[in-house]
Amino acid sequence: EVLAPLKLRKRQYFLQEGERCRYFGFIVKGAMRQYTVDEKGVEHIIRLGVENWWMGDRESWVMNTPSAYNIDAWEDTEMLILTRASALEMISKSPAFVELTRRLDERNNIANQRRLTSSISGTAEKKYTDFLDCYPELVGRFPQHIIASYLGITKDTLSRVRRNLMQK
Amino acid sequence: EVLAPLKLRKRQYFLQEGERCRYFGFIVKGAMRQYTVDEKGVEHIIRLGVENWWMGDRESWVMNTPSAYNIDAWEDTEMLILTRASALEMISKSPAFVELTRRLDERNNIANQRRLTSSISGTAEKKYTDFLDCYPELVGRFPQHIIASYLGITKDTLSRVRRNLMQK
DNA sequence: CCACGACGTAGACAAATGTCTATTCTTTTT
DNA sequence: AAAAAGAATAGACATTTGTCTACGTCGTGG
Repeated sequence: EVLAPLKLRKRQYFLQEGERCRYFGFIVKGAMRQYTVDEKGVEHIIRLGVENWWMGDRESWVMNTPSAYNIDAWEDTEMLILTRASALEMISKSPAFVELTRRLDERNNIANQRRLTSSISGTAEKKYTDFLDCYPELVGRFPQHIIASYLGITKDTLSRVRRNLMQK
Repeated sequence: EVLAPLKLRKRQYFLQEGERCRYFGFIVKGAMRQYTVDEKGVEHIIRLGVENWWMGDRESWVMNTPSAYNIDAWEDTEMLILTRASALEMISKSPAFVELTRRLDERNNIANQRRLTSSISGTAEKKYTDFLDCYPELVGRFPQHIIASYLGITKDTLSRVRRNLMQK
């Protein structure tokens, strides 16, 4: 009824740039990424997700505008998806649902704040060690060039950072 | 009752690192900044605010933990402040308040997402032009070294970027 | 009015990061 | 099993950005 199951295979899109984001999806099993592609064809990962995380483009979902992002599956993934209409209906009918989403938003805000702080404050090494502290569950699920992109550095720089960390 | 007025003079703290954030404040008039200070004593601006913006450390406020941030007034500022207790009371009593905060959180999330995307995707010049597009109301309210810090670059680099932009 | 501090700019140099190519090792596909 | 693609690393080199010092302007407080 409210949540519908959806299976995606590796590399399959959940959302493509230019589409409107009609669903928010909860990852039951699998791993996903959200990213933009610049003029040169380079992907910039802005979000990664694994089990128990929600994926979707909030801006497109809320404003009903074309999305600037792509979201696809990095592993075969099982989701539960929620439409905007269902969400608004739930919001109007269920105080518990409102409370739930409020907490999710709060957590999301806090996580974004932390990431932003790390992103503007430090060196590549700092960003990587912050990432290891903060998201150990993501390490190993994605290859290094994906994580590098998530951190806003190149895979070569990440490789150097790791080499330096080894020697300590 | 719910919102209490508070006046701050330039350089006066609204929140200091280590304190718990007991209030969220709405800026009626003035300009403020939120920042960390690293081991070397360098300030890293993570948020700026002017009229009609809310200021506070969400993580400390929600979790009731010591804050990692400082918030102070950059101009003489008038605020309306809200305690966590009042907010929770309002949340339990007023659906309209819940709806209001939900929308604020949504917008906040969207803004953070955009800033993050800009922060990891581009050069110093791109970050600055994105900033000009996105927050024209902040330009002129803060000196360049503050804006540079907000963008995660040095004042020298920002000065170079501006010089290059002039010549086009 | 003067002195001082804050601010912006500039240039020289250093350090960090990006770019590119090559190599090796997996993993996947056929 | 062979071939192809993906992933990680390395080194050489280019570019960007940071660091430091100096200088000029401006506004503010004494």
